Amino acid sequence: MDEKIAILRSAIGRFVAPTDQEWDMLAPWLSVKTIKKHELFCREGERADLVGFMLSGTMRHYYTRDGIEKTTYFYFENHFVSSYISCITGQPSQLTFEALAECELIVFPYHKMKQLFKQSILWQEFGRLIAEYLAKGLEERMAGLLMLSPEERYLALISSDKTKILERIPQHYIANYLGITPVSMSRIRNRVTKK
Amino acid sequence: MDEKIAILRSAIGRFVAPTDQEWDMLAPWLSVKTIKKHELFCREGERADLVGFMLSGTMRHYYTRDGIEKTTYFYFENHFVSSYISCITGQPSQLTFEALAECELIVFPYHKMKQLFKQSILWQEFGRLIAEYLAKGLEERMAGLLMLSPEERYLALISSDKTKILERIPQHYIANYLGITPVSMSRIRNRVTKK
DNA sequence: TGATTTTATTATCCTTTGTTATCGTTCCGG
DNA sequence: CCGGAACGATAACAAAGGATAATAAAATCA
Repeated sequence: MDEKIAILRSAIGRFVAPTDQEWDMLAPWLSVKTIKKHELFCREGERADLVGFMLSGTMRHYYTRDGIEKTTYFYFENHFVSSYISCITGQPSQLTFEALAECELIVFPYHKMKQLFKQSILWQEFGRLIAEYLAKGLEERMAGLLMLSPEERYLALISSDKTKILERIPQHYIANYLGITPVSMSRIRNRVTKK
Repeated sequence: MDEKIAILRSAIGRFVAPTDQEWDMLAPWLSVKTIKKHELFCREGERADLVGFMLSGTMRHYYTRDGIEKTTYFYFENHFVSSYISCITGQPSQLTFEALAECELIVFPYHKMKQLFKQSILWQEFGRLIAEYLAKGLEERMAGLLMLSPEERYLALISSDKTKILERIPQHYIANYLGITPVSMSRIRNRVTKK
């Protein structure tokens, strides 16, 4: 347990450097949670109030439209996972989070986090930096969608895949992620490998 | 001047409620700036350090790729405008901001803002809420790009255009914003109005 | 005002993607 | 270990968007 906490602490350290005292404000609310393959971390329509940190496993999140799932993001070990927009707005989540492989998480309730924001400028700063990090990632992703063709997006993904998406995620989910259909992605792969 | 400041203060009030004392931390760094039509607020390749609040006017921002401008956002009176990602990362801006109509802004340097973050939990919270607001908007926009067809995106825009984009922005910029070509957008308009 | 530039529409042609269906293969649960 | 479901590749066809060019309308500005 302690070493799991240590991993989280180091991940938080990428954003802020809490003192022991500040850390003790957070620690009581942490718990470990396991999610089996195909189980859900968060369900569409429900208000989310859980932020997780992935110790291991794989997760995807998807929107549902006309009964069709559109997968738009993947999560791996050592990263935070949450229906963050739902947490911050208090609105029902538009997203469903599903484990693609068994996940071990450290979780804490966002409403407790909000209390920390009020109590401590360090945790308030942490909240800011997390939101900025999120915004930065979304901005980059959106620029790719607006500026690049599907084929270019695929090429960009394979040439910068630090997160092992291609090895660990079924192709039809990746196609969703790139904003194209699985069939089209298969064609692109065919086209690209022949060059 | 004072009434301009009052407008900004009310806009900030949508996020936090500064006391007079907290407000005095910010006020010294505020100034009014005018940008004539076709002039730039921020230039690609330069590190941005300016956050603006639009009192009047219209602005767009665009990426440049192979010498082609891709307009991806518009700004109107009563909203904040900034190459925020560049401000928070300190990296050169990927975006250029151009006034489409003469703009009057209240501006303040982001590096001063960062000092306020350190000094005051209220301003730190303001920073968080701004970033969250940005993330929320980007998330929504990205979901649209991934889930909707160009025609659906156009229809979504015209049916929810609170920002007067359609009336005040040339169509070929809007086409960029929707991720399609101007010609394609013209076809969609034709198709849609016949129904 | 008149000339030039910018903007929007339309037509043509071509490429790409979406859709649907088929066919192996792999994966997984009973 | 077997059988059904999930997955990926491929084919055929339809629909849509991209590229280009021509034209018309509108805005800009000297």
